[in-house]
Amino acid sequence: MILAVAKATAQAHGYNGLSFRELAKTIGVKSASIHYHFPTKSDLGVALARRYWEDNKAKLEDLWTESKDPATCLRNYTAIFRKALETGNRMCMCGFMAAEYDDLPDAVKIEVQAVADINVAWLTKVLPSMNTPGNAKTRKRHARAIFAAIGGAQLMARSRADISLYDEIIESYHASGLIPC
Amino acid sequence: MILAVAKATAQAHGYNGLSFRELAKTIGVKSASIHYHFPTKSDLGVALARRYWEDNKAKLEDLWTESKDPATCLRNYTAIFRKALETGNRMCMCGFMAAEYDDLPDAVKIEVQAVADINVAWLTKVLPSMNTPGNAKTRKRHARAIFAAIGGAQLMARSRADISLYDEIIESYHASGLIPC
DNA sequence: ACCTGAACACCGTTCAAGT
DNA sequence: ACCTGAACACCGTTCAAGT
Repeated sequence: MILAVAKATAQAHGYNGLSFRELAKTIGVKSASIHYHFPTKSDLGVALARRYWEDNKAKLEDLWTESKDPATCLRNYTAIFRKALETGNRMCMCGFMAAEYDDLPDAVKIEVQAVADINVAWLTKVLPSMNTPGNAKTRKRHARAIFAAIGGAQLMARSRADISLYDEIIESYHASGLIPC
Repeated sequence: MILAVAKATAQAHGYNGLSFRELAKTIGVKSASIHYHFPTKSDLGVALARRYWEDNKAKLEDLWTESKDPATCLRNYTAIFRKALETGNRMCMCGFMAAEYDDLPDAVKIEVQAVADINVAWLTKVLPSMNTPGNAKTRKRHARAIFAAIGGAQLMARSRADISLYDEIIESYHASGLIPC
């Protein structure tokens, strides 16, 4: 229950926006009780980020089993980031991770980096079945570029609270060839 | 002096990472004195963001007068974002803006959005001299896509504190055609 | 096993009081 | 005109004390 409430807050307000007192109030308990389950904020952050990438990983595996057509996969993929914006203008954890980089405990950093790793690995798996030339290394580079660009699109759309901006930028990525059709 | 110290802190820790007490300590004064010059944190944030986009605008105008060759302009442009990473792993203000969106006072949001507007306008100006097809509207879309993608690259590189990651992603943008050569 | 109240050093903010 | 000390309600954290 703590993790469920904390996840929603973190995706909307970031790590610094997470407050033990606020969390406790929402659940109907005292802040000291939260500390019983998660001794420090770092512990909470680690558990949170881990659950986040576990969910994310499962979701990506679903997409892959659902359809192995690369074009469909990529469309469904960008839709995941869109969904976060739809649901209360939320963001991928990697975005906060970067913004609050200096404030994050090392243990939290590691877990949030796992999110990026999983996404890049999945994209690398999806890409080769397309007309992507080159070896495994250039494919991974391409996958990283796509992930970074989609993150940037989500970031920009969120900062304007304008989801149509996200759609437009993604279409530009397709048109320019960054995201193959 | 307050703005100079605050700018460095904000680019590294974000808006939430800005502390009146910490700021005062660095300058050698009490936190209440900072409030004399900037009554609220919102006032400080507005002044900070305004100075940021003013500097940014001047820098972009320099690039344009220096060389009107689009390829040179774009290379120099991506170098600006690289420079921030080099200098203490800092980030463009737009990144924090998005991450801390819900926490920002409206007045601050407006000033930080001006940063994005200036960058997109500049890119739109630089692009048409290339082999970019289409009308003004598609050029602006392309400019937005480039800005969002570069922001994403900066974000990802910062979250790993790995500047070579930034270089690789930018090269991928060039290779895929998102950033025309 | 789980929760609580009270304390601590932090935060932005306010304000009367100093020079 | 500029600075300060003290107060307020917030924050994460700790701990002795409760059931």
